[in-house]
Amino acid sequence: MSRLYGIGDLAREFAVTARALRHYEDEGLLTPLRDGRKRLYRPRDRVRLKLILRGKRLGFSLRDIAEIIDLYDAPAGEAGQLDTLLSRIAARRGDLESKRRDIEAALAHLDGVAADCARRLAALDESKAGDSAA
Amino acid sequence: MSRLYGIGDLAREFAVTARALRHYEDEGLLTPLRDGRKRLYRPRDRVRLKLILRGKRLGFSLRDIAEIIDLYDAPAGEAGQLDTLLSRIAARRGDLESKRRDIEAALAHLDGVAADCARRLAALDESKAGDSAA
DNA sequence: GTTTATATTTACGTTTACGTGAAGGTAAAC
DNA sequence: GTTTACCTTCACGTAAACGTAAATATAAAC
Repeated sequence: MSRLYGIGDLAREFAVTARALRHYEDEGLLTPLRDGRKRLYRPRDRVRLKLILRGKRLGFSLRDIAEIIDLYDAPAGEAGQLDTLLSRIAARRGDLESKRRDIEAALAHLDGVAADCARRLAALDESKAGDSAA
Repeated sequence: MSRLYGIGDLAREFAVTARALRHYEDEGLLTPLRDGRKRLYRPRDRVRLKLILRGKRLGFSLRDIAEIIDLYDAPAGEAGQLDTLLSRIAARRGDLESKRRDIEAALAHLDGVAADCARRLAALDESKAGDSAA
């Protein structure tokens, strides 16, 4: 079940170019297997790609994304390492929640504008109805 | 009450460079008044700057941001224009909600990792407690 | 055995969003 | 009257994230 993907497979599936995938590899975000020179992506790589693209949509730099998804492949370490891992996770959580607040604010703002817009549209319909009635 | 700000004032307040503010102006995102050659930013410009920076934090390009914040200074137009304005707002809302879903997913994922991490830490403490008790 | 499709490395090019001087104007402070 | 502090307009430089083209390999398809 644990299939391997060619670079073209992943590129098609996620609508990115092969060049982009190679770039993510250059930057240390992906480490596919090799069959000779050909890259073979495991399900793990596919998951990481998903996370990369999600990070991008949220405006994180590739460097940031690397730090974030490296948290997911935790080192299975000892107490001290788990502590620092937890605090790094907390820091990233902070980043994300800050972004979430920004989004909530933007949505609220937009809703306000939409409501105002709808009100004005209703007012126009009103006056038109009045015109025809008069 | 409706004060005017120098470029340095806004730059300090929002921790950006004057160059960035001039750049946003070049791109049509800000249109401060002028006292001779000097730029004078109104409260309106200050608000737009806030929106610009929020957009940036969310990973929008300056072009995207321009489209978004221009929705806020609606043209006070007639019915047809209000209709298209409403649909453009809806489109932008879609973008934002998509981003929100991404954030929720990222937060959930991160929480899962943190929980797992905490569990392993607890397991370590357990075994240590067992050692000292034995 | 030669298309056709897919892959590779290398390397320069491009876009976005500013950074970083250079060269100079204005205005209050001393 | 000249420091000091801001401001201005060019204009070239830069980092990130790839795009794009060139030259080459490999492998299945006909």
